[in-house]
Amino acid sequence: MVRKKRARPSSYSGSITIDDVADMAGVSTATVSRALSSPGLVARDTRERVLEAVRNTGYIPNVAARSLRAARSKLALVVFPTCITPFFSELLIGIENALSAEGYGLITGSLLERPERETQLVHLVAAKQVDGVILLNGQMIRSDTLRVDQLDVPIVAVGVPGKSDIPSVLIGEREGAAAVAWHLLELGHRTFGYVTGAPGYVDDERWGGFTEVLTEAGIAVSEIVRYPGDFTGASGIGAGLQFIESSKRPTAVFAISDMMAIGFMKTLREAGISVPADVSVVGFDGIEFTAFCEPELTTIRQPSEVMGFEAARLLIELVQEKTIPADERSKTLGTELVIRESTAPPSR
Amino acid sequence: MVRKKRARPSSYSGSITIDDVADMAGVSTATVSRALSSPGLVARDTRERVLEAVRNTGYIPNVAARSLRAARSKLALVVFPTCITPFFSELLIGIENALSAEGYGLITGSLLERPERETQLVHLVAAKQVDGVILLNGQMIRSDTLRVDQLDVPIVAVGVPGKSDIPSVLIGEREGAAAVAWHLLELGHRTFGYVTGAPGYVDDERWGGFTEVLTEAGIAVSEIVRYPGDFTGASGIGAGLQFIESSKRPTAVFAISDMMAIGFMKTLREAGISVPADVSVVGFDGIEFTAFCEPELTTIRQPSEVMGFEAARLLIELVQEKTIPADERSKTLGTELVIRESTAPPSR
DNA sequence: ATGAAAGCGCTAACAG
DNA sequence: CTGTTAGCGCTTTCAT
Repeated sequence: MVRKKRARPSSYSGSITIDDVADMAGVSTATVSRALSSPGLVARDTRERVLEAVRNTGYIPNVAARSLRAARSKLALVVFPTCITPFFSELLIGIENALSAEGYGLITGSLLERPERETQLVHLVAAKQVDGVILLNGQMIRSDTLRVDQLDVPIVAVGVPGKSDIPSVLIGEREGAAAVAWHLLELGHRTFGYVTGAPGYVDDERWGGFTEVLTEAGIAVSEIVRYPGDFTGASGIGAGLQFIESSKRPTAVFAISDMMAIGFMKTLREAGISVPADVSVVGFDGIEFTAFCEPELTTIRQPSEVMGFEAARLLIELVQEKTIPADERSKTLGTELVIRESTAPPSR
Repeated sequence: MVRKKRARPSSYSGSITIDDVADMAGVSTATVSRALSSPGLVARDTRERVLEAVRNTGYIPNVAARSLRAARSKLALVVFPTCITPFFSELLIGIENALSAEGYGLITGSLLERPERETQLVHLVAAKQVDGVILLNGQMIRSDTLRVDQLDVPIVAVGVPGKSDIPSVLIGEREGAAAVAWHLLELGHRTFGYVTGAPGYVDDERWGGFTEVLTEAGIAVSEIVRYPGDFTGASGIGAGLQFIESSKRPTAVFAISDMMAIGFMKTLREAGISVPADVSVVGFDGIEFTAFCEPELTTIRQPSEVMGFEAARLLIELVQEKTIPADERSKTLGTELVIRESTAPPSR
């Protein structure tokens, strides 16, 4: 089959290749390629002729060919946890902002409680379909034979503290949780509850920061009532139920996610227990809805969009120059205690 | 440079190609390719030998090469609206479920209020980087020279009713809004408010279904108080402010998104106006928060995850066999009126 | 049922 | 500064 020599600007349909542009501009394909990728290497007027031809033909480089040849796809994979809360949507916005500014695309993947998804996602990486990975979930993804952190692709984790040496964007988890403890202590609380997250590093850190301050204030850790949770609103409701059924009721409860705090408050409200009059509640994350619920939730705000943005920036640096000084391979951002209506001095 | 002839299973690092597998299995690359893509064309034992070699080498096909050759990427683009509400996260889950089940990956893109993003996204399509597009935003994306709906790539729109002939997954917008009207009428309401969405088809349809029923019930459309909104919680607060400041206060208000309804209720609550005692409020979408706010919101639930799933299924069919009977190119799903605490008979 | 060979569209040496 | 050339890794006729 003979390829047409002149492109038809009227249609975008794929058949316009670099050859067409080269023909029209009267240069070689190499020059076209250079004019597009490394403008500095091409003479001014040649470049303009090429650009003109690009415009006339409606040429758009074929990404597959470029990826194959250049061995990079300009695509990043973002792995979500099973449960996608609004917090992650906000992260995503920051990520996309940074990525798209540098011409990178964004493949998303979540595990969706289907184990084979893990393998699929790792294969995406192994197949060189993506240049880098942003991990939003604590549970490291792995599959039978492949582990994502063993692939030679840059990885950035977000909000997963711990001893891992993966470049990360973190927040001051301990400091945030400590601020909650101080705030509650200042209000005069002496008995505390804590709604846990699904087991993992975040929970450890927040628990650590929370208890450390309380311990210093003379509160016995064993006296803190722990309600099991998994970050979801539903688990917050469960925690609320436990609170109600138990005779041991702390006057202040710290739920380490906003959704849990909101579910918790809802259960208490229905049981006729007033927040903050009877019990103070604090969340963690700072999602939009905390300003809309009743009462408005006191919480620790994470700079979610910034976190996403920084993570993507870090990844791009990693992709481009594989050598980042060890001390710059992680960033820790601060959090902010947002005091609203759900906390008050204890009534007794 | 000489390519290594034997692959090293101990590393995933890219260099294992189809040649390595062919060598190890003692067959040609063509056979390996067939054994993997069209198993039927290869003799049983040959195939097994190939599979064995694949396992031993840890071979993973290079997607770029495959895309280039096969002229398809097994990637779909999902375009989000500027404002990502939890409703869209739910859609995304359904989409990813359907896509990943068929081995398709998922590129996401949103406009992010930056006009040049439009061009970027359209280029993604034009560059053949994706096999299909799912449009979650009403505002058709277009750029100076390219329009996404003119590219020869299958497109599916979700929740964008109207005369467009783009294959779509829709919900019964009119019926849903009509159900709201019936519900309110049945409760005895005779004065109504309506919080609009950003201008577009959804608003037209919902307004149409809502007013049609009210008109039949003898309510003059001109008597319905319209509060401008844009789907966000913030705009719901604005609507609430307008409600409060006006002397003309309907006893029932229909906000066409849950976030607006929630913001609206919050404003009233702060002004000491009780929902539903003083005014009934109904939302639309059925996001998770509606069950957590105070009072729990009466709303129209859209089957978001199913919508996403169906949209992706439709897209896959479109991608695979480009001929779908016209009457199967769109699906309309039903909605459900969820009656909760925010609606009650008017007090007067 | 299998192999040989020809590219898909692009980039990067290497010359000139 | 620009052109020639040689593939990137895979699929797919066309033979056998």
